[in-house]
Amino acid sequence: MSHADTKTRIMDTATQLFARDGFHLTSLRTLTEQANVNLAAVNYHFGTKEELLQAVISRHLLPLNNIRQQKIEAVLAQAEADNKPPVAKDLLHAFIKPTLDFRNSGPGAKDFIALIGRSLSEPDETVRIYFIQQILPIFKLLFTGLQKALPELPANILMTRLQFTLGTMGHAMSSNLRPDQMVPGLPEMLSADELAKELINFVTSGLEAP
Amino acid sequence: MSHADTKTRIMDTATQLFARDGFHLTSLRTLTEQANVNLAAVNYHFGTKEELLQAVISRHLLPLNNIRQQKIEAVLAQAEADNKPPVAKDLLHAFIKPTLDFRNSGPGAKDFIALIGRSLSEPDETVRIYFIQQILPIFKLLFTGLQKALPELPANILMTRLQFTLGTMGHAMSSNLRPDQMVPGLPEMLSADELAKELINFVTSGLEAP
DNA sequence: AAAGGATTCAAACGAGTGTTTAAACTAACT
DNA sequence: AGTTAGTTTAAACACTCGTTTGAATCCTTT
Repeated sequence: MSHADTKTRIMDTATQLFARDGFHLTSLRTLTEQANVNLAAVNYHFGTKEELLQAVISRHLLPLNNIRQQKIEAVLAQAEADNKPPVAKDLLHAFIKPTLDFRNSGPGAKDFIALIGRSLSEPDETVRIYFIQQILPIFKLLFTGLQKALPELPANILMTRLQFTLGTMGHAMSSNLRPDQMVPGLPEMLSADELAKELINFVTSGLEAP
Repeated sequence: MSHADTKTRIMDTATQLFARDGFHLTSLRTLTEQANVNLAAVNYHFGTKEELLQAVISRHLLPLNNIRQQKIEAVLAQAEADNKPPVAKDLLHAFIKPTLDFRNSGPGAKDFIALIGRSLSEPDETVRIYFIQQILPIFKLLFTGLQKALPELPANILMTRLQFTLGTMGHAMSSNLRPDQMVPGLPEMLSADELAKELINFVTSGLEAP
């Protein structure tokens, strides 16, 4: 087991356990045991447990945010070229779809997206602030874009609805590994593909509400 | 300080700290110190920390759910009397409004609603399952009511959108004590009163999306 | 005023936490 | 083959956690 293998195995296991049990409820002893590495390996390779979390988040969130930024800017550039305001649904699609696409790129990706979804509502500042700090530029870009798409909507109402949107996204992305929400007598939820379409529909309608 | 005073002071402080920091990140030493009671008082009056959590949730959630149930059943009964299907927005209003009304009934109530909002996305089963167990009957009632209101919507799509609705509510109710979401250059969110109207608007439009 | 049950208190218990240490091991390069 | 840098390992450290204990205190009832 080489250097990279150990680091990768730690990060993969950390993604899975942080998503399922949360950051603080995951002990380094449980984590390193499941990853088949020595207890001290986390501190050796990452410094502290918190730095491991930051590494886990950054590994996939940075490229994901780059894709989101490109897609949003593409929508805005196209609207500018057409001399028309951008369409809200296109902007939301550019913001949401890359996340759901990444989620379908593998089982580890699913864990990561669940972790990201949970980060928004994380009580501990350690997790939440680090996540918000990374997504803030994209959020601002999306906000100003939506202001052009919905110029008649007051800024603070748009802001509120955008917060609702984030809450909906976070809940949808993190609620996949919850067996306790499948209740007898109630229908199951949709598949991952249908979920993407429904999520975008839902928040678009919400944002454009009268 | 009598028996009831100690129990109440523990529950009030627990509500505040569980909402702000989460269940597991709140230590009994911090809690009892802030409540000005002895460390052993929690175990004496409630048995365990987990039973304290259940007492804190039940104290306000049971009456709140009773109100919700009455309001939803009133909407359904009125629709039946008029020989018309119920209106989705009325059902959502009956489900959401009591929560936001209770939130405005005092500072402790605000903490409690934040705790409830966070319960949905709690990683730990201890918190989440106990909360879901209490809200499930109301959820089922709301679901069957909405099926009558939106008969053309497939059951699993309605279920998905209802999950989105819960995610939006939980996020909106728990994001009030987050200073880190106020960002320079972005407008602040709405006041509590306006928030209620916007939340109902948002999820109604989302549920009725084409 | 005395008795007795309820409550509060300081102290300790055992288990679990993240982190550090120093020795053992591995692999590559001179 | 020997040296060196990088990595793994077992053990220990210092600390916090929820809970328990038994004595001290309070309050009500007789």
